[in-house]
Amino acid sequence: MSKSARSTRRRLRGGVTIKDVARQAGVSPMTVSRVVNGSRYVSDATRQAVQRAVRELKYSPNLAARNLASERGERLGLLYGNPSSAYLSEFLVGALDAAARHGVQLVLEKCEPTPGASRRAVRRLLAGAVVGVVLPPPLCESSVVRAELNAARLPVVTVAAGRPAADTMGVRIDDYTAALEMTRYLIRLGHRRLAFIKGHPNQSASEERWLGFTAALEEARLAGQGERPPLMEQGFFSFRSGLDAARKLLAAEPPPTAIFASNDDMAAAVIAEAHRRGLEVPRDLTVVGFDDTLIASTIWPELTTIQQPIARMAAEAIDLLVGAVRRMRRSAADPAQRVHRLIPHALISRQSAAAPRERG
Amino acid sequence: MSKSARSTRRRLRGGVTIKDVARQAGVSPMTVSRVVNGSRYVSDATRQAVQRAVRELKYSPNLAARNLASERGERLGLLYGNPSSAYLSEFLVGALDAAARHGVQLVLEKCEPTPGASRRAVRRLLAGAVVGVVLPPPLCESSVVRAELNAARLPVVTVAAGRPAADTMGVRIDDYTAALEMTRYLIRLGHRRLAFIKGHPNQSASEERWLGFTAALEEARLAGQGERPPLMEQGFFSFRSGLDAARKLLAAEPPPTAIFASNDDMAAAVIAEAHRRGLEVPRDLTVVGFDDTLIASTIWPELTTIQQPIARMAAEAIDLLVGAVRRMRRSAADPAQRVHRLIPHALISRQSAAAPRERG
DNA sequence: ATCACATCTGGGAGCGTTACCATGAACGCC
DNA sequence: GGCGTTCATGGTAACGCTCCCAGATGTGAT
Repeated sequence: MSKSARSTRRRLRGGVTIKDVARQAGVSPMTVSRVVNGSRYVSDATRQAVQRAVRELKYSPNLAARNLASERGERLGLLYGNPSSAYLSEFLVGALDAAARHGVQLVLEKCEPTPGASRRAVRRLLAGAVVGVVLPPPLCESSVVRAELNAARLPVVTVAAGRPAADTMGVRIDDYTAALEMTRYLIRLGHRRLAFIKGHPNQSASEERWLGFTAALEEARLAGQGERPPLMEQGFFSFRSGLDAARKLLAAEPPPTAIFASNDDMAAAVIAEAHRRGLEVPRDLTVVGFDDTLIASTIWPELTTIQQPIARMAAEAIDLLVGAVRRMRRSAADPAQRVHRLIPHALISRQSAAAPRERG
Repeated sequence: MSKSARSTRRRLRGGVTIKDVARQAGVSPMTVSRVVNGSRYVSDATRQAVQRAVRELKYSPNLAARNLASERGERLGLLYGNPSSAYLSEFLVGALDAAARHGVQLVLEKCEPTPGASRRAVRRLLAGAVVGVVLPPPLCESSVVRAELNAARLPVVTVAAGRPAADTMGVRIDDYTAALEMTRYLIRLGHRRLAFIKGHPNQSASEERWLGFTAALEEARLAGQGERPPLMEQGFFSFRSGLDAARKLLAAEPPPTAIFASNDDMAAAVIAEAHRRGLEVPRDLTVVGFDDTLIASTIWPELTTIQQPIARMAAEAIDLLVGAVRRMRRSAADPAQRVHRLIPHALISRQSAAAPRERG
């Protein structure tokens, strides 16, 4: 009686188990496991028999059981700040993909940029029993968050911080070089009077981009000729701040023929302001951005910009984190493994940049 | 020897198990499980003792074990189409949150809008052993995808389809009423000459919004007065199509004092085009959108628009799906449970709408 | 007192997989 | 020809939790 009740319970599951496959293929469950997990130490004949059985029965391994047995399936935290960041969507796609590959769970936590909120968000993650945390921008720069996480001895990966932090792992692009290349590109187009809109001052990527810009100017002997500094305005990565900066820059005499904004939102704002003043882009003004977020290809003309492979960076971050977690389990090592990965960027040429009409 | 090796393996896990808590609290593991899972049938005294032990040991249940034992932890698929949709980010946040709550895994699959690609994407999901699928727009309207999923007898939830489909569950807002309310709002502001930009013709939400718009006009006796149809242009939800539509609408004589675009991207395009013509928004032209996506609050002036609680809708979709999956396991029922949920929308008033300067 | 019933707790099996041996066969190598 | 080595496979015991029962106790109706 009790026996049959048990078997009823089992049969409720639609699932084909590893044992069913083993029986069908005439081998032991262990061998099936080896085949499924791609171990060597299985003869070709056996492997093929198992694979056929898998196909015939449409077997697919039970994730929970696998995680339990192999002590995987941990939770990783993703602490995100500014939800209006167009980063998030692509970031999540990459992160989820990598998480699924490793069989780990991803736990999101939103966090306002105040110290109190940061602390609380980290506590919530800890309560959620995460074993590692990914920090996309702008939280990757928050010393409060980082301190809190270090105190909990959790491995942390920052993404897209302009400069590597010593106490975390990191994935980023070379902001300096990217800005340098973009500026060179503008100069090669023939622009001589270039302007720059800086990004938010407390993100280190902003400074890197600015340095890349000035380096290219100096290289071309377009700056530092004694008299005046290059045309520059401080922005804060928001559309609104881009609008303000554009107004000032376009009022300069003579106005720049090209404006390099530190991100796409500000570049879009420059285009909006230019249109408002009756300027055609790129005929009368070249505008370029940085990041290649959604808005870059939404607006018209589409933005020439620097592409960060955000999804890939997110995936790499998860990879790094999983590696660190497994390593720590084996050897109780320090969470701060100074691993940093530099991901290649790309200059995406669209319609917002062209040669100036008259040499400026 | 073998014994100590085993215990070594166990101790590698940092984890506190349910047994540790049980010992500490002086009860059985079963009772701890009940407390943790919020069962009644636990006395208050016991409950508190257990809770204290949980806190002291920082116990957190092992997800994999829990999923295995309770036959949860299934994979749900999320098939997304247009990755440039600003929907995705918010959608994923809501979906992930709900997925974590139910302890299910979320598997993403991207899919181009061609029949072949759709078919392949569905196959990939099936190969990934998902037991249910969420379809955000625009895939929720794809008959190919729906047919393929129905053939696999998978429960499906569509999100934000304008009209409920008979063969799936659905979560949506009332597009018709939302458009009606927005139009009434414009009329109440004093606008008499209104124009509309339709959305993509093969999404049923587009038609619903258009119907809501015309209904409000008729209600106010601003349309159907015999002579001419209301000012309208066909758009395709893209910025570019909004630009084209705006050009035509603003060339009308007399031009409209308010333009209602079927989504935010097109509304943003209308603003861009208006600025280009030297029109101030909202002084010279009122522009409103629909969806309240990222761009609505990015641009300047910020858009008055209809807010869809996307994250909440995604979460509801996951809830529905999990419910259906569990139900099917118990009774092998039909996957097409005609459950449809209507989520409340909201009119978000920002800076892009105002009373017209002169009564139009 | 007896019985039905709800409340509370524990024992033991089982979820599906992989880790850790053990075993046997084949293959050199001195 | 014995002896290590690598390869190929299987048996068994976990992994940590929840489900299904079975008691145990209390409560009110008969």
